Amino acid sequence: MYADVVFPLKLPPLTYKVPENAPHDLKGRIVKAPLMGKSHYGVVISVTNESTIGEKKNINEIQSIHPHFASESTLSFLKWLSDYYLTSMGIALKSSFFEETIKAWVMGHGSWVMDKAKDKNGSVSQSLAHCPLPLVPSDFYSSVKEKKYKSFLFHAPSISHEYSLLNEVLNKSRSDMQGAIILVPEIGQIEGFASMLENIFGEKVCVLHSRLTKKKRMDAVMRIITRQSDVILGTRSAIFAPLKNISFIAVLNEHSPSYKGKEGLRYNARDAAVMRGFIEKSCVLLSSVCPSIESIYNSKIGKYAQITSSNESMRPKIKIIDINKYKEKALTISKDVLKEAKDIVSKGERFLFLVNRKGYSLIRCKDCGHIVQCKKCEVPLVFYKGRDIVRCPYCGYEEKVSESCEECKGFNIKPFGAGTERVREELEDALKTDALLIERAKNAPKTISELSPDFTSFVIGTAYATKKLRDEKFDAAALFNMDMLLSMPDFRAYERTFQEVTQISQMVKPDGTIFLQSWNPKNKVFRFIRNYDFHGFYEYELSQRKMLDYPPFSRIILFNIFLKKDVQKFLHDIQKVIEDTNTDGMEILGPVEIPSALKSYKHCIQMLLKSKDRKLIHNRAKNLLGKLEKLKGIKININVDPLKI
DNA sequence: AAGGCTCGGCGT
DNA sequence: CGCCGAGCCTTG
Repeated sequence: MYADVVFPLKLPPLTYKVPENAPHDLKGRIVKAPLMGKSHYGVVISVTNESTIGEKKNINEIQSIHPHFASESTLSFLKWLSDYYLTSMGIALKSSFFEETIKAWVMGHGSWVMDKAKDKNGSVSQSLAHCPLPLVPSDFYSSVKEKKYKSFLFHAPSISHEYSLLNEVLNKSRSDMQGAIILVPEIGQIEGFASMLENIFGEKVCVLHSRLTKKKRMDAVMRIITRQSDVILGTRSAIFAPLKNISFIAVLNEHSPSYKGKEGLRYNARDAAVMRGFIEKSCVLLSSVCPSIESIYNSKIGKYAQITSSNESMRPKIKIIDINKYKEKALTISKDVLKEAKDIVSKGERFLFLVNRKGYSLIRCKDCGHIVQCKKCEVPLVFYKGRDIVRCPYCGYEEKVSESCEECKGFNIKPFGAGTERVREELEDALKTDALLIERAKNAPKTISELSPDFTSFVIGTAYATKKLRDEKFDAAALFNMDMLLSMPDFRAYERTFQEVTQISQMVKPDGTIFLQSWNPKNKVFRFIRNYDFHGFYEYELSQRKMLDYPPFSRIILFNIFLKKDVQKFLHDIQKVIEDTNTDGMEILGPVEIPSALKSYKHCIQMLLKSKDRKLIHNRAKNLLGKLEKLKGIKININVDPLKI
């Protein structure tokens, strides 16, 4: 008898001899087996009578056999992850808290320690406005109770609705619930949900995210394995919680780009949640105030059932400000916004200014239009007025502001565009009052009142501020540099913009106002945004995606190939590999050289595969990857379903 | 992951 | 010409 064993390494499954006295149910068990002279822990994924690699080789024997790690469904999930994200099962196992499990087990000297009561960190119970809840279809509860797979998409009118619906369905199906995973995109959102879950499930709740210390993570894994905890609340990695028997999975804020893994296994936790739910036969709830185009599409084609809300909640008014009419004035903040700002101060209310750039501004030559850039990173340098320097937001390179334009040698170089500092300067000049700048800092306080004890009307920040101040309510908000958002070289730029404005509308009181400043106010997207016309936007966006053959009408896999030298030679080699590979039914864009994001590799070659057929593109990509991996001196990074191109 | 091995840079 | 270290290759 032979067993295929997966180790938490970038390795394919390896075959070992099964010892005579081995138990019958070897599949899914933890085993210790020799590898490169040392013994390593791994998981048995299959048992066969005959070796697939022939008798000639000396096949090592499994050294010791331990408890089960993976059920049949865990193994299917690992297999799906490695197939779908084009990586080894070992890497999928590594992401699945396998090493924590082993450590917990070794530390318990061969058993899992039933440990002490969980440390309680006095959770704040969230005061919540009562929301009229949508009708939850009856098959939702039967899906939980009878363990039948079904996915639901809830397009929530507000964050409170999203929160209340989860609270409602958990309360109603608590007695039928066997195990649950609740995902939120950001670590900062965990706290608020922890109190709700603890109210319902008490000690059974356990938190799991990447910033837990090693020990705390191990404790959490131990609690999950021993089933002291079976309600797991966490960020994207929590979808891999080693929990057996799951009857419910929730993905809150399902549209969030944070669900996409950035390194190692580049999974999308929302998609993985749906697949895990399918494999484990559980109920999956996706919810968002602004769902992704893909998820809405999936609900329209019947893949997900819709939960619709009849009551539209009141939302702040959105005003699009055409800043072309203020051309002659060099101010960033328009007259309309300033007027409102004055009003807000006089009423003792609060105004949020969101600027998607730190520092003061960029530097541009008024004569030739040249923008000062970082030589290495090819991104604009940011001007910090106080220190009179420009700084690269990417690599940190700094230099004094030069007197003349490096392109045309003219002397007409001026600050261009707006950063947080410039907005603050203009505000303080115009209204003679202080403005509070929210900046990233260690141990930064969570609320405005903690941040500044004296009341300030004006709060200025970047996207970071929207995360930090998620639960604050403002009377007005203004967004600058809207055009930058809209002109991102990414097919999801409009979708992102719509989502961002929707998200920010949640931070403004329903009778408040949101100002969007744009050079291009006629952009079609603004018409939809202004009226919160999600449906209209969806139809428009879908028609664009269809025309250009983008997701959800096609599948995309991005190859990034990193190398140190000989770019031309590699471009040639890669081209040759492509020519020798079957590419029928698939479109290949590139290969082209792009700036490298890695320190130790100077160059990066990018290639994009696109196809209507999911199976086909995966097979072709796997094939291509196999051939490319034979080339030397390179590092390949594969991104299946990339969010940004 | 980690030990063995190859290759290339550099110093004598 | 030889030594040393970085990075590649292999693992059942």
